[in-house]
Amino acid sequence: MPERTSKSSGGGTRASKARAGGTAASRADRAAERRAAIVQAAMDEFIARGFAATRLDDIARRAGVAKGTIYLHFKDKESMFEELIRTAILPFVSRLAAPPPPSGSVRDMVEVLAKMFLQEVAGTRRADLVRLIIAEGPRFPAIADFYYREVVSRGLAAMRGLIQLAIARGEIREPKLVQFPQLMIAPMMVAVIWKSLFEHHAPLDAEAMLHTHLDLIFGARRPT
Amino acid sequence: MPERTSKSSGGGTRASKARAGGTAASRADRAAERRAAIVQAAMDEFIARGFAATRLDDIARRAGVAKGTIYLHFKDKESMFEELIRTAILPFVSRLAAPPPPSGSVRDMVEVLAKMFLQEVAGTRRADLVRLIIAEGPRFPAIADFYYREVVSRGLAAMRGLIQLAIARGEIREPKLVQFPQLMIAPMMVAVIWKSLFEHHAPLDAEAMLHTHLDLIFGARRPT
Amino acid sequence: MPERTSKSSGGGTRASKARAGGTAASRADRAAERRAAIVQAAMDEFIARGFAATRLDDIARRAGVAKGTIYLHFKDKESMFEELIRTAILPFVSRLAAPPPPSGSVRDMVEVLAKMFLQEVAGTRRADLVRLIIAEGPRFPAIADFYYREVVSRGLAAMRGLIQLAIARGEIREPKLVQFPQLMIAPMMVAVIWKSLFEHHAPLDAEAMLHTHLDLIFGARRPT
Amino acid sequence: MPERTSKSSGGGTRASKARAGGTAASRADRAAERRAAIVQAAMDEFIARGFAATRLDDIARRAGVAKGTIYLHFKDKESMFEELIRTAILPFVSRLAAPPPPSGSVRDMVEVLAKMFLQEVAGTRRADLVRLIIAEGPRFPAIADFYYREVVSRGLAAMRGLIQLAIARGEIREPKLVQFPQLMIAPMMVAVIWKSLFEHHAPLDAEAMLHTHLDLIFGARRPT
DNA sequence: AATGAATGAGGATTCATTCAT
DNA sequence: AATGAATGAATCCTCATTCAT
Repeated sequence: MPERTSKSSGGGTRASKARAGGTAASRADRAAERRAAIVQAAMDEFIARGFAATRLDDIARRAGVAKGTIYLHFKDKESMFEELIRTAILPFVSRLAAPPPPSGSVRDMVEVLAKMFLQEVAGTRRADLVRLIIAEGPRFPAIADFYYREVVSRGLAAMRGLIQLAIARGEIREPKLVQFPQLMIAPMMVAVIWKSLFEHHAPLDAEAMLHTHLDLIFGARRPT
Repeated sequence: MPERTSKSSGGGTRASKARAGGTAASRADRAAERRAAIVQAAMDEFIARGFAATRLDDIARRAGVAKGTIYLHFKDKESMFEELIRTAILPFVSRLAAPPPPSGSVRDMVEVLAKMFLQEVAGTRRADLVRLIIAEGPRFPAIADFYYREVVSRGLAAMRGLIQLAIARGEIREPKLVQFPQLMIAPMMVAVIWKSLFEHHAPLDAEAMLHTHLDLIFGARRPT
Repeated sequence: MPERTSKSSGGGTRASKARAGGTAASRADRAAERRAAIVQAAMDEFIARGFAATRLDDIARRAGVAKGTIYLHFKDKESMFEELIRTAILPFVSRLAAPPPPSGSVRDMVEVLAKMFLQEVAGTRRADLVRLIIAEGPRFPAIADFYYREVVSRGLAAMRGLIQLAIARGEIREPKLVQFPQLMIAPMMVAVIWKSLFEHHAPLDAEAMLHTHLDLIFGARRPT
Repeated sequence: MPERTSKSSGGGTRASKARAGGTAASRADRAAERRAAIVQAAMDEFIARGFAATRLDDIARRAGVAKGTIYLHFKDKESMFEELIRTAILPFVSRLAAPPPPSGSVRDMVEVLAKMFLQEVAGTRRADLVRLIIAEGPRFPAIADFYYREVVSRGLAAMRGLIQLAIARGEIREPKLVQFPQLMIAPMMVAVIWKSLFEHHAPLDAEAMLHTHLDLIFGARRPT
């Protein structure tokens, strides 16, 4: 949360000079709160309207700050957007970097991961974040690059590792799958997009779909 | 083809009177050409910048017409956008309605369809059209609705039919697949998005991925 | 009706050359009809919206001609407006120039005139014409000038003549009235404006008001 | 007085907090000044050109503010116009509501009122305001309504009261005048319109006309 | 640090006028 | 003579950004 990015460096120092003791740090704290509120509001607005159609006015109002305040934290609309997306993506990066869940079968490991993804992304505001990245990617190469580097490539690499393991263990028979870890993830992408666009046309049981998908890859479970 | 939609009414009638022979129809023809130029230019700009960031000025310049001319063909930016998307989607609708290719195995039929899709969508400007729909869908429910109704639901229905046939013939073993025709299509979606966003990071051999995917579903071909 | 003003001079000549005999003059006739239609339509629109807010498109549509046709008859919007107003005012000019109704008492003469005015102006579209002149006068000095010269000054002169006659005959006692013929006309102006603006708030019996007004000037009639 | 109407909300609150002493209120004051400048400039432009032909650009330039500033005070051109007219009319409303001048004869009372009106309206910019209302009334029913309700109906009611009093006192003999208080006011209307349109054709001595008019109604003064 | 009034470039839309047919 | 598609200047309005307080 702290990663103060754009401007706003020495502020705290000066504040501490001015006050000396007591309710110290409250200035900096309040600034951090404000920043968080802006980030939150901006994310909501960007998701709801896209980059170009989002008005800083609306962000400010939603965040409960004045328009000018935004410029104390971000250089301009564009860099706010880029920074925002990055900030929102980061939690996932750390999740991906986390130690793999030491489950029994690879299928179980994949299933746990995928369910977590579905629960925490599909059907939540984060699904729209993915949509936002897809939507604005071409106009914000920096974001597409970041997303590819930090999320996609890592995610696929991790998935490829699991596939290799599964093949080694005999859980997966199709060896070519190693070259296309995207196949493992494809249904999740579809689920995310579906929830964003078509859920009210026809609800999708993403988890059931996931199971079917895993059955295709790992072979159907034998109901002992 | 000109499906004159918004404004610009009469003209045609009178023009047809005027014709009768020779290089006739030139008036109406040129109008149709201009319209086509606008449509083309608008599609390019919308794909490149999204709805909100696209300037009618740029569309006009690119189409080689004056700004006002656009308004002879479209009511406003918004309806131009919606109409454009619809127009661009229509060819697919007719394709989907076309008689299914009477191939031997279902797998072959699916493979032919999928390759056609990859060739004509993934890697072409049409991939960006799909991206555009994903991007602007929530802000243009009419478009999302249209797309769902005309393309998604029909495509899935067709796919479901093929799956049922394949199951009946024993080509597919997993019966639950009938409930999730999306699984059949998921890799294509991923390919389309990938080409739009990440192709220059890491090229994707969509056809090879497709084969692998089909092997998972239909079982790997036995190299006799 | 013929007073072809702006352009369109030799048209008839050329037409007669082209045809020779038969349904001759039909071209010119049709042109005259069109012109009349345009004049009529333009007057309606100008009255309804004022000069600036009136669109030539609407005039053309209402007149049933193409927009370009208007320019065959008028140089531009402005001169069309000026010419129109003039044309519409002319009938009044001739009326004012007409021999005064040879009635018995001056009061009767004034009353006849005033009633005619009320019937033919107040409560009709012509009332709005007066309003239009009041409204656009300052921006079209040519029109204000014309109106003053042709209608106001003449009307006041005529009225002054009647007042003098009435004073000479002893029908009117107040000699200063000669200097303010406007006083004779004032209630009519008020009636015209009232009908245009406030009639639906509170209907005004203009004729009864007129009688009261004349009673003030000529003395109440003795109901013998 | 600033009756902040359309947009521009909060600000004031915070400003008052900030003040406390000295050259305080400067922020809010300057805003009020700007608003006044805009109102003044807008009134001038609207009077000079009418609603449709007035450009916000010109208003801004004349007021010495940027175009956007106008929109901090008014929602759009139309509501600016309506609000402006209302604001300009209000002083009259309060005047009309003021206690009637307790003069001797009713004639004197009417004369005082009428002279005041002539001095403060006819011949001033306010005459053009009346003209503007006549001109734009039909296109701005809200304005016509307001004007009728606040000015016309009240003014006529007041006049009717005076007429009744005069009749009771025997100053006026014509009893029907009670039904047409408009007759009392008609010359003033004519004077106002005359000043706007024809003053440079033929100057009008409105006061002398008024006297003549009052002589007609109250009977000529006997030059003792 | 925070505010929000002010700015003015920018963009959608309209409409008088032209001109090839 | 008549048409109406095409033009593009003109105009309203928005909104990112600045800056005095």
